[in-house]
Amino acid sequence: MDIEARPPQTTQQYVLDQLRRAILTGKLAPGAPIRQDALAEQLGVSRVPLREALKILEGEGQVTYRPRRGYVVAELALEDFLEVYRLRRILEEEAARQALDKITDADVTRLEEAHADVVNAGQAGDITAMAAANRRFHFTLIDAAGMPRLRRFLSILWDATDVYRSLYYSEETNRDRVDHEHHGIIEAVRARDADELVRRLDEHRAGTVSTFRDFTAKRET
Amino acid sequence: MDIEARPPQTTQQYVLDQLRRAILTGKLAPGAPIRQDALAEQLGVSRVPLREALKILEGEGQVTYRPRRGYVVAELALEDFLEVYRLRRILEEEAARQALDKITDADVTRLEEAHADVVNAGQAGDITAMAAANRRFHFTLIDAAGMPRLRRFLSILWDATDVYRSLYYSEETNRDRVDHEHHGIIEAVRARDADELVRRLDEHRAGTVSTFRDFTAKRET
DNA sequence: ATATTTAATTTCGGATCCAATATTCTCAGA
DNA sequence: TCTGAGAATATTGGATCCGAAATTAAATAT
Repeated sequence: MDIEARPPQTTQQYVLDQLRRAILTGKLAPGAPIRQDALAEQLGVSRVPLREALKILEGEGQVTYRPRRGYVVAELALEDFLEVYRLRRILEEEAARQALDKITDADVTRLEEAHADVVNAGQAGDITAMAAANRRFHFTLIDAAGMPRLRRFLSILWDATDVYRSLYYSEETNRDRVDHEHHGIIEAVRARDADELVRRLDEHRAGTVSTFRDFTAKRET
Repeated sequence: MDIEARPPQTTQQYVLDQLRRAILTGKLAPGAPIRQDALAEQLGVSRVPLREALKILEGEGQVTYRPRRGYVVAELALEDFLEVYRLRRILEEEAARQALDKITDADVTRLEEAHADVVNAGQAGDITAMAAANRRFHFTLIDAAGMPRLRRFLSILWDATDVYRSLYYSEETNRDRVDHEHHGIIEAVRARDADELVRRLDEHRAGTVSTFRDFTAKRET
């Protein structure tokens, strides 16, 4: 687990963390305008660090910005969701292939540990912890590729759909499925079988898309 | 040519433009720390819009940031350069394939116009204008794909190596080569031949890498 | 009642100021 | 001459304040 021992070094980092959390939990809903004054006061900071944090989120596409109009929490249409997953498919394939060339036994151990955390959190019903562990799992592989820009792009893509992944995990049948699929991924990594790994990753991603369709369909009504 | 009729809507945009230009022209050299006070005064603005512009550049990887230490213009090692081109290869293939499905005759016309601008600027020896027109050429194709995140990623990757592309164009033989290769690209687009287009684009990219190697080798000494 | 103009209010963008941290410089001691 | 402690300086991060633009509300005319 990540331990947040002391408050972040700078206020902007603190604000950034809080904003991410607020977006993830829906406290800042998609489409909602961000009132800097109110939000800054609520966080107990001035608007300066808030605005710098928002600039970061803008760069990641988490919020949209129009000069003199301010920031709005980004909305994700089905089209956008599909783009994110299409790009993930392409970039994660590259990451997986590069990673297999370089991956160490220590990395594989970390992969297994992260997976164990996913399962434990899942059984405890702690969706947030499960999402965090799941991310560690996948980014252990991505990090092994040793491509910082690729890593950053994937990080942005993951962030964009964080909300819906949590939704996906909230169903128990999906949690079982994740468990099973992670096993397959670990096996493919152990065997250093790139094609198999890519296939497993594709299969693993497929589940989430239908959850998004259901969710937005429900939202429409 | 882009006409900068009136100053940008906001000061941060003005500052952002200036910073990009300064990095591109080497007035802000890689590895050089950015002194906010001095730079802000030089631009005739306060530090607030400067800092917001720097946050954007940080997100794009153009500058690096360490809390309480400030911003430094990013340096590009050979390894980084190769990563950028590897990612461009992957993402531009996707963009090209998607674009061919959707591209209109008007897009093709714009492609030809952009190419004409490249040639004209090249003959006039205006490297900056040539680089701008070249970018318009390639992003006409990328835009046709209609994938905003893909577009943004590619924009970041292009920005990261802008300097070296200008270097590449400064040699006349390279300019001729670009002319010829752009023709091939336009032909492939006209024929809606995706595989051929991807092959042409790969070939087109290949040239720049050696320029980078030469440049850094010279810099080492 | 609706549309349009005008006034009031909200909100944003930027400048200035101050505190906290990093860096540089000075000087004593080994 | 080199090293380390401490002071002086430089630089960043954040708060507050103000002007400008956008939004909302009110008032007038159609």
